[in-house]
Amino acid sequence: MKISELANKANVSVETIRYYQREQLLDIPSNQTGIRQYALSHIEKLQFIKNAKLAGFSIAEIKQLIQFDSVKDRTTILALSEHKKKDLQIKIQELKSAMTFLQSLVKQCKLSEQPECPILEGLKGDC
Amino acid sequence: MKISELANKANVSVETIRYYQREQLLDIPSNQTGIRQYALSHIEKLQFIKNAKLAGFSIAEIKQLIQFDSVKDRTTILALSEHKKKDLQIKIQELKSAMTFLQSLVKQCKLSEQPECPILEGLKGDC
DNA sequence: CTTGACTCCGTACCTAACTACGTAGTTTAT
DNA sequence: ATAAACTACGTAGTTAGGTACGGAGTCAAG
Repeated sequence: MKISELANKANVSVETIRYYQREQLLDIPSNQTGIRQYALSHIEKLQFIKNAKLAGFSIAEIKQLIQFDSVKDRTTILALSEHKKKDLQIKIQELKSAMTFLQSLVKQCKLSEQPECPILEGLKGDC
Repeated sequence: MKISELANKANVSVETIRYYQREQLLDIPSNQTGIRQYALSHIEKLQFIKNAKLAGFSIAEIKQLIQFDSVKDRTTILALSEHKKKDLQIKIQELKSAMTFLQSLVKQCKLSEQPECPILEGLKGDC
């Protein structure tokens, strides 16, 4: 399988594959002829990367996950995952706060009869 | 007020102030002497920027907000805010999905008696 | 046997929101 | 009056996760 076929099957771009190779998330097969050949295992690894991204892991963290041993490093992996959960929780909370704040401004804007925009005015003072 | 005093009072760095000036979020006072003098209005503008950031607006959007007229542009400002609310909602949903996915993996990991880490294994297949 | 499509590789570019650096000028304290 | 501290300004670097480009090599079809 050549790189473009791998890209198609894994539904990522060729450039993304090359980026993952540079970041050492994906091994580079040796090339006898000048054109590198890819195997099923590469599709699987790309699927792993996509899933890990969906779970919120960064490229650097995925690189770690790949290097871990599924049996020996269970506690480490669990700890990393719990930590990532906390990060996600914090980010969700931050966004929710932004939402609440913005929502209150929008609500004021819809109710207010004054000529000045309550959103703009509401952003002026101390919050 | 010199720039470092403004920075202290607004609780941002001097470099950040200069960045906002470059991005035209903050006007640059004319300098008679070579050293620019800042006024209370600059503290207020920085407060506005900080509040708008808290509400989820980007620097580019804040630049727009600043240029709007509080009376004439009410509908535009409201529309922009509603759109931003949707963006926030989408991001929150994405992060919540990541959380849910990760939580299910963590849970499996805690319950499982197998030697292989269910988190790592769970990231392998199709999701 | 040459054209076109693909591949390899290194390097540069992209966005966002800063942050840091270097040089030159200015102000303040001693 | 001179050194330390501060200011102005332009430019470059940072992080994350890619995306794009350009030149050289390779391969299959006609």
